[in-house]
Amino acid sequence: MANQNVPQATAERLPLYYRTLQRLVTIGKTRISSSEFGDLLQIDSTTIRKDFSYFGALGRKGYGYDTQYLMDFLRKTLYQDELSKVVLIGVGHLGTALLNHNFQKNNNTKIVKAYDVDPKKIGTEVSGTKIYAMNELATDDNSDITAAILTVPVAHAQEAAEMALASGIHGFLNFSPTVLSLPSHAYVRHVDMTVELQALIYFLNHSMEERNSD
Amino acid sequence: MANQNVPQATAERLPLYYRTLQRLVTIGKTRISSSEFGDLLQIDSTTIRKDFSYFGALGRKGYGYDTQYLMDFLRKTLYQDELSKVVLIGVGHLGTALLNHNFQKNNNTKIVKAYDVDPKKIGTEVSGTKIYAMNELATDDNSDITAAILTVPVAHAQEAAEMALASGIHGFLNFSPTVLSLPSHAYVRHVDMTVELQALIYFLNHSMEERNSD
DNA sequence: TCACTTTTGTTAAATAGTTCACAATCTAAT
DNA sequence: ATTAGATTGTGAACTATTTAACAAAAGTGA
Ligand SMILES: NC(=O)c1ccc[n+]([C@@H]2O[C@H](COP(=O)([O-])OP(=O)(O)OC[C@H]3O[C@@H](n4cnc5c(N)ncnc54)[C@H](O)[C@@H]3O)[C@@H](O)[C@H]2O)c1
Ligand SMILES: NC(=O)c1ccc[n+]([C@@H]2O[C@H](COP(=O)([O-])OP(=O)(O)OC[C@H]3O[C@@H](n4cnc5c(N)ncnc54)[C@H](O)[C@@H]3O)[C@@H](O)[C@H]2O)c1
Repeated sequence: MANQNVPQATAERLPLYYRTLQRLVTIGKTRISSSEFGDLLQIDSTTIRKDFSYFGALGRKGYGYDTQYLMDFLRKTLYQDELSKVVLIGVGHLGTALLNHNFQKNNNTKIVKAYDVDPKKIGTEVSGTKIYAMNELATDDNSDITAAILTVPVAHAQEAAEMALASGIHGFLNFSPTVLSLPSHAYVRHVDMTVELQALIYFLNHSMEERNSD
Repeated sequence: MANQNVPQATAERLPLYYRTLQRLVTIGKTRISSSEFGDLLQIDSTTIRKDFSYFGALGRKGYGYDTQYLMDFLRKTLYQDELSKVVLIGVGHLGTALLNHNFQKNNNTKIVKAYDVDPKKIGTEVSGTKIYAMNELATDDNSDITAAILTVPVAHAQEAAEMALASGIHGFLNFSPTVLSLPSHAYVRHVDMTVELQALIYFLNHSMEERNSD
């Protein structure tokens, strides 16, 4: 259906477009130009027009984009029409925060169950999500699960990912500070907060030095 | 000191290199070649050599890189010699997880205080970090603080960032799902988990479709 | 209806990032 | 010492992404 030649950089901006359009529709804004949208998102308006152009002509010349139409289009493109089921592995500090955070609000995604090794946690619920024993993962059939959120200690991330993969899960959102080594049919996105913090510190110190020396 | 022409993409890989070298040094590995390092990080070895080359000749031909030397070099380059003080704003689910997570472990960064508006939280401590009232932020002098971690509800992220900026903080790690609009002397990095999750779902569904149609 | 303003969609140019290919040079082993 | 092998550092080629420029089309208001 959708064009297969959508650049990676474009695809990664679609969720941001979608979320912003949801907000615009909610506040009753029915149309927006690429330049106003760009100002809002701090993205060049040409980039926005180019991004949309990969999917055909979504706007109208002299008018701009219909927010509702564009939002509906992106909802389908991002598969937000169907509910995506995900599991969470490792119900510690971060995992608990994610379970409490309801991704379902304006995001058709549900954490349907969680896994942990801690006997004190197994069998309990966090915010309505049941916690199962990690060794059940080995025998569970999770082929209806889109992705696993990995919030286990770094030393166990690789083994946890392998178990999830064996149970039929191919997508991973990895919060552990390690590179996962998985076969090519798995797809991993890595949210690495330590890297983000260090990169922030690097750029801050560098821009300061530049300002001082100029 | 360091080359000002380091590409953004290179700079963003440095923390990953640094962390991996810490691990290698810990396990007693004294040398590594760019190709072995690349296999470990799933990065092309040429990219790694190019990255290092922006800082001069850090390796030895026919030998590779000395892990200790390279780690020390990156520690200085990433300003990890000095302790970076940060504050956290919004001690909710995610903020509490971040406070409990000790970034100091192998990361010379400390969350020195937190701010919140909830009277029940103000005055208490989480994992040794004191929580102050948000209105104190207005009068505090935070010019010795490198960055603020923003974990407030999305509706308050912009105002919280502006208050932090007024108190002397120029760096932001924003976890709220909104684009912050700040003057150009501020620097923001955005960790957007909703976007990550939707992007993951998009890429998973797309690679499946491609496999089915080929 | 007409004039003129707005704004898209797109081609082309510019910039950024990655990978190739290989000479230079160091290591290691005998 | 010599040599075979390893591995860096780097121009050049390639690929990806962003930005500029503008014709074409549609909107707006007299
Ligand atoms: N907490 C944060 O704010 C934060 C920030 C950045 C990165 N991280 C990373 O996220 C991961 C989780 O951090 P955390 O602070 O929540 O840790 P945590 O120790 O609080 O929680 C880890 C949880 O995983 C469970 N666990 C341990 N081994 C397991 C296994 N083999 N299989 C399944 N579950 C297992 C534990 O029982 C525990 O509930 C870590 O890799 C950490 O580096 C966390
Ligand atoms: N929890 C998660 O796992 C998660 C995941 C993705 C994104 N986020 C984002 O992170 C942010 C925080 O999420 P959360 O789940 O921790 O929310 P939360 O509601 O648990 O916590 C928010 C905290 O901020 C405080 N607060 C409210 N207004 C404030 C203000 N003006 N100034 C200072 N503090 C204020 C509240 O008292 C509360 O302690 C949200 O923007 C959320 O969208 C959270």
